[in-house]
Amino acid sequence: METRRRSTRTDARRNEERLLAAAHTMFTEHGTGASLEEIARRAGVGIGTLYRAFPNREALLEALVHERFERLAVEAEERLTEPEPRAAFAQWLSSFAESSATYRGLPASLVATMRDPGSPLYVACHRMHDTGVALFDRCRDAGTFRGDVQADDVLALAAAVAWVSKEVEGDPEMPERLLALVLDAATGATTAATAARPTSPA
Amino acid sequence: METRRRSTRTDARRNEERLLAAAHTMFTEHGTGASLEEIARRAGVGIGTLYRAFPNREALLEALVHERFERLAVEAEERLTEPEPRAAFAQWLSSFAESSATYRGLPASLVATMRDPGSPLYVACHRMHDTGVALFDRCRDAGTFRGDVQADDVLALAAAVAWVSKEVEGDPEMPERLLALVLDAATGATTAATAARPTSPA
DNA sequence: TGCCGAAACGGAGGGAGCCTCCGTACGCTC
DNA sequence: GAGCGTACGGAGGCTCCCTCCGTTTCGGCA
Repeated sequence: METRRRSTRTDARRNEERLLAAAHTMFTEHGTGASLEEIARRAGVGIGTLYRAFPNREALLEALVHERFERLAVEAEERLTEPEPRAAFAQWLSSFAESSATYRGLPASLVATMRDPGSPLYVACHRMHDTGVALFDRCRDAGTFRGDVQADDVLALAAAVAWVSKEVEGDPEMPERLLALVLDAATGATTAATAARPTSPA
Repeated sequence: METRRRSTRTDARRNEERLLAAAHTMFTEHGTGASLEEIARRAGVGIGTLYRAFPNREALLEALVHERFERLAVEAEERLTEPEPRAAFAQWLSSFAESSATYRGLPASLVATMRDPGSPLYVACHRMHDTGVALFDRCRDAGTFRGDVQADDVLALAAAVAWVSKEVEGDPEMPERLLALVLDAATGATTAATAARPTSPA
């Protein structure tokens, strides 16, 4: 195992870290459309430096979320062996929605990524997608889900939930509630939540 | 009834129409973020003219969709007397989602509008929202819907469906399918569609 | 330690978009 | 057909995107 080609200069590495930190802050505050010049400014770095490290906005975003989506794929694979298919899928879907809502604007990027093989996140996203679908199919095979619901539709709804939650803001429980609704729709039966408020008390 | 103050010059009116037409085309092609300068160019009008007629992008958008959302409120009110509460709500929700998806980017504007009393669409949106909720409550009172589902959650999901459909594009039936799923979730029971593909044939 | 080449830096600058301001043109009314 | 006032249009100031290239700095080697 040679450690040759370790040519990355220390200042370069330091700047990259600063850029990532600044980008995370800015994306969190202003969404994925935040000003890249402002990010460079906050990182105490010239704009040219930002563009050498990350050739475009997408690359920067990718550097920030790549690992997270890799983990999501791994999580899905692990959950494939859990005893309760529905719970396994439900929990994974919740992770998926949460990750998708990391930044305002991220759900849209993810949708675009799925259709663009040139995107740096393309592979990770598809791996995650495929394992998510496997998790879903397991539920359907077990008879937990309706037979007429498509996995992609449920994933699309989860992404949509991530979007609307981020867009509305100010209701931290909204994602859970909406996701529960989506899952109930896929199941074709109401779950625990239903008992809470009966249709009419009298 | 005096027709005084009809001072609007004919060239002004003509330009306004051209601007609206150009804006509709551009918003349709590029979403609500389309270049206003390009819109002025296509309308054969100076940028200053655009800004006098519509002080900002939101005003332009509002001029294009206002009537549509007014009609949505009226539609909801009319449907309040229909015999089948669920069908009435379902059909209205479908109209709502369709209108929300007029342009890419519109769902986000609508969500923002609901929170901004200064927005020109604020009143129309809230009227539409309130009548939509009334339509929903009628279903719940009739026992057609689960008691624990909030009207706002269902409306949020419909907006989310409009968003994801517009974002994904290339699947014209997606909105219907997702909306049907959302409605099933609210109902707490599967509908007609369920029979199509049984869980497992053997 | 000091030298030197490669690697990295940073910002000027061109292009596009947003929006304002104001000198000019033109439609309307009399 | 003259004059008033409405409406026009685009220059210009600002921000942002992204590229290009002269300058600086790191770090391996003597």
